[in-house]
Amino acid sequence: MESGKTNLIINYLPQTLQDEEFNTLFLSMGPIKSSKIVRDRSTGYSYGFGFVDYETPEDAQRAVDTLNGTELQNKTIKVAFARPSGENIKEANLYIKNIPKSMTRDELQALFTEYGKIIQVRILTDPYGNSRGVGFVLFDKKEEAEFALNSLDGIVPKGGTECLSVKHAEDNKGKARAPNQPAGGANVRGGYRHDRGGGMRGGMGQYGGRGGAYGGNMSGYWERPSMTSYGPAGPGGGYPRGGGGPMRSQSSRFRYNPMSSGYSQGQNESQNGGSGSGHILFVYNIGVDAQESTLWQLFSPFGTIEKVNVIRDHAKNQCKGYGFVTMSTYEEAANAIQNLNGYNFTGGKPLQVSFKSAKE
DNA sequence: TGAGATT
Repeated sequence: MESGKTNLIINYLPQTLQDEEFNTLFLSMGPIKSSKIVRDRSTGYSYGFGFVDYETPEDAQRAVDTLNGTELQNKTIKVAFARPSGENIKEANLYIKNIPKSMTRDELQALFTEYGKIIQVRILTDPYGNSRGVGFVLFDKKEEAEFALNSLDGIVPKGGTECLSVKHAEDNKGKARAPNQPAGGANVRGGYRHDRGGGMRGGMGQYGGRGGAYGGNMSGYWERPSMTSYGPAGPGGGYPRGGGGPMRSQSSRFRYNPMSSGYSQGQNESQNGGSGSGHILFVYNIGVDAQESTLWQLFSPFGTIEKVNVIRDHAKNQCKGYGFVTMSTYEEAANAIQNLNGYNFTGGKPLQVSFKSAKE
């Protein structure tokens, strides 16, 4: 697969993150060929990482630039280009024991670095943040890991009294299961997860271009024809109208009982923005530098985001200070209002978050 | 005995 410039690996995903949320977050950067949270086949348990393959290298790069470091629930996700897959990158992970308690992650990395390209180093800690003396070193290649194992297993590191133990990390995949997530539970909600690739990947990628619906849902992959509005690099900068109103009257009416600015749940959906069943929130005082990812970071802790929309002055190439966030359910939207309205996140004016009224 | 970086 020569998708090296478009294929991303996403690490440190929250355990409960759904495929739909995952897909929607990355779709905000542009059209994607496929996205997937890697899960145990039988239990649906998320391994905490996933892949997103964009149609263009530019969108992939932008996703790395803007979504890496995004906080989702209790995690800070990592977004990076995926290495091309192959046998040589498997079994490249080492499990280290008897690491001196005083040794830092950087020192451990320094010890291993001469044996190859290191992808990741981790020292496990107790709840107080103290080293437990065990950790992992992941190399780029199997041979490099082998070299390090043969060279370092049994040595006494500086500052230590015990022999370092270096072994191949065991693969515990398949045993894992989240405590509150029985097999077939919430992870498979919505039916977006399918095992077995279907062997049709050669047929992917013909999606009719930007601005159109992408057809062709593949087994195990996400596809969402209704989502055609992207961020700045999207088709024609396709923001719905929506400017014009709220700027003029940024007075008390937005601060005043945000739960009731002309909104009644379950009714007037068409008034409230048209498409679908989402609940649209108006978000003001997000600052001129706000990005789609800014809204994602703010709102994703409170539920499933269907869409974010930052309103920009395209002449000045900056945000007009407000945007919209569509959440899946009324409860999530209401919860976001309760938690975010009045939140001072820019250091400037506090956020004003309310249900989008008919006027806006 | 140990998290979650290769579908």
